[in-house]
Amino acid sequence: MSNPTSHDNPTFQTILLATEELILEKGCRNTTLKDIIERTGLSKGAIYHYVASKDELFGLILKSKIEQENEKFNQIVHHQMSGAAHAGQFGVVTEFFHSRQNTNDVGNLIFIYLLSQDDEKVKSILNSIYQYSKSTGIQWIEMGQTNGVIPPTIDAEKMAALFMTFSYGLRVTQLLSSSEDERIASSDIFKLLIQTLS
Amino acid sequence: MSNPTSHDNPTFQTILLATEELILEKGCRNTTLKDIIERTGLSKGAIYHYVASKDELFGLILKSKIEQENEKFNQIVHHQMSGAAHAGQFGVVTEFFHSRQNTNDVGNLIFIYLLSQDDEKVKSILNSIYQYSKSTGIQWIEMGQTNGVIPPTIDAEKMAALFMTFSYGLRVTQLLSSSEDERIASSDIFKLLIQTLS
DNA sequence: ATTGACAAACCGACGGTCGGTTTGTATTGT
DNA sequence: ACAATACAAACCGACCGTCGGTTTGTCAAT
Repeated sequence: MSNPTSHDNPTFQTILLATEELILEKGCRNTTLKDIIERTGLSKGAIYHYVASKDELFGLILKSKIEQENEKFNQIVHHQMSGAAHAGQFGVVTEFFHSRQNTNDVGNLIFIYLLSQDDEKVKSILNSIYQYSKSTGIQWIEMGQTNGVIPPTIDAEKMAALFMTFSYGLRVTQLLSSSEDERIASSDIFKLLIQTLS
Repeated sequence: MSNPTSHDNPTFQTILLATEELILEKGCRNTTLKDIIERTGLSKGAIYHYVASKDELFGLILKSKIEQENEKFNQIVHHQMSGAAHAGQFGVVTEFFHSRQNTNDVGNLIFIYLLSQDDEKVKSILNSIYQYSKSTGIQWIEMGQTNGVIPPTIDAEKMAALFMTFSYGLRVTQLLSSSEDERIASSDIFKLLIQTLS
């Protein structure tokens, strides 16, 4: 189907980078193959040599963005969990969502783009990402419970699902809010959630 | 631009109904003008006589769906607020989200479709819907505060924004979860949110 | 004669396909 | 040691069907 070469192929990286740039400049829907061809200097055939479809290309970028987020999160987790002082109850979770909020816009754009595909295959990919993120969330909630940071009465799975749902909601509201003020406001909202949970 | 006739024009209603059906059957992205033409038996010119663009057509359906939701919600509010017994703290809000969750799938599909447009005009419409829903939410939270159902210490605006964000997140997760079980699970998650808030 | 309500032909742009060409890289014969 | 051969990977660009949208035409009602 695709992936004929290794993923760190320089030409392929050029395509990915150009597409990511274009998405940030023009948005998902307005980024066409012609744009990508012009920016990379490659041909249509070259692009379809590395990728089976435009959707797959966008999907690959989403995947890498999600992985970047998770990596960033893991760093925060390990830093906070090993640290002596805690920012308060749910401090780790707070940091995670804060970092997620300030994440690159590409993630949000492609997230919504893929959601609109109405394609079972794409949705299953998104669903697996959701499941993975949730299972990771469960792990740190349980970690927090063993450390005494989070009350043991809380159902870790449900709480993780709650945070995931809220995280997705934040993605949407951030995409809707254009001004910087509104983004700050959405940050406040999350703080309120943390406060009421603490 | 559009709306040359009254909105209850039978031909126009036929177009709206057929489009809504198709969206439910095939999803937003796979519903083309050709499909709508074939189902209605009309021509392309006829559709563009009533509507300026495909996006406007989809947007009109979204708008009516949102209005249906709000109407349904208002009924619940007035029923609960006037009733003697309350289902508990935030009972009204709980009911609202429950009703919203069981809402027709068309709303979710078009919601995501419009989000993916990267169009400022479309986004401003969605944003105005968000603002309206939030302001309505503020009203019932304040109502609940005067009635003593909701603690007066809560910032009504932030709390309303929190619920809106969560509501949008639910839309996304429901769209991602295909099985019935997962939908029920997302309902549980909301109950957890209510519990922790109470 | 003008206008509203449609039909039908038409347009450019899009994503995707396909046959063909170039480039790189082993493998072989001498 | 060095061509010659073989073959696959990388790449090109003309071509296709379909899409959303536009323009022109028709015809009954006013």
